[in-house]
Amino acid sequence: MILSKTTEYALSILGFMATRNRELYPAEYLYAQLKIPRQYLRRLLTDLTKKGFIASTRGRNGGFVFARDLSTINFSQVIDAMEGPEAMNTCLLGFAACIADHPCAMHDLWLEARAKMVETLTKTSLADLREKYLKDQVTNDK
Amino acid sequence: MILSKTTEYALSILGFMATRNRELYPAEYLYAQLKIPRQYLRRLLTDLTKKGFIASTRGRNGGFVFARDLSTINFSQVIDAMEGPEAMNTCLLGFAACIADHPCAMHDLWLEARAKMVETLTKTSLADLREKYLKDQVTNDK
DNA sequence: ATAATATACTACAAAAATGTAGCATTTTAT
DNA sequence: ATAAAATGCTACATTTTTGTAGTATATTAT
Ligand code: SF4
Ligand code: SF4
Repeated sequence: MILSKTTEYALSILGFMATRNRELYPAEYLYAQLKIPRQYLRRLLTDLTKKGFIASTRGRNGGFVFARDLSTINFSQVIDAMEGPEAMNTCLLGFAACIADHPCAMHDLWLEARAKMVETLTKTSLADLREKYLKDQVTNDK
Repeated sequence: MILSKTTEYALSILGFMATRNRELYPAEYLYAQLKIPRQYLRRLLTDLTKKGFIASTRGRNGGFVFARDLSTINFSQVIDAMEGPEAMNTCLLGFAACIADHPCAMHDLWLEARAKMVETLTKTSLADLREKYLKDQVTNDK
């Protein structure tokens, strides 16, 4: 499963916004592009605003903009904000305490594999995403 | 999130059984040890039986035993059986198709990180778990 | 035979996650 | 001023996941 649908949506929204050239992204525009259920999308946009990834302006000509530089937002931050910081930090076997209070055979391997995943998610920023995206686009256009 | 509670339970049950020296594990015994909600645990035991990991015998002196050798059961198999084979194989951003139909910056890194995790889960069998567990136990007892 | 101790099954209940509807508020073009 | 176009908010609906209760069935010790 890895991530909840809600978190995937959040990444989807930010990932999409990061790879376009608009300044402003109204909810309705994002809905047309992403097909995330309308009202749910709106709620998520407000969430992402409260969490400081994007900023909103109301009224006519309103919409959403990134609240900070793309290079300061990485995937791990978004996941942590959506799922809580401990989501990627749980025991594989679902034990509160380890079996008989000592690490099982999986522990080191599991920690290592998970750490690698978290590292990947941490070191990739939305700026990286955008850069790679634009580069590929040029290549594809040839 | 990574895994559903149900899958964690399943791993918990099998992991526990694999590291003890009993032949037979009645549901009530597992309940006493694992504290997974009673009826839910029973349902999961029946599921795991139907999925061929364990076998049941009914009636007095009944209970559950492993249906096959511990070395033939790995974590990935259990996860696949519980969550469906595609659970660990989804797009990070939750896109059905990639943004604008071409891989994003995350793709290669994400695939690699996830592959590492899946590899770890595949190469570790319940026999490995047991072996490591018993070895540690000796060490701890000194 | 009977009682005790198991699992199997079915139907329901509660909680959490996801999705929907509608109105309130803000801003700006006209 | 007013209408249009946008976000904010609240309450509810649906679906999925997790948990519960109770009964049926099987096996065995006595
Ligand atoms: S040692 Fe095993 S049981 Fe303990 S937290 Fe790590 S994976 Fe879970
Ligand atoms: S390339 Fe990016 S959007 Fe496409 S499947 Fe991979 S992670 Fe998802």
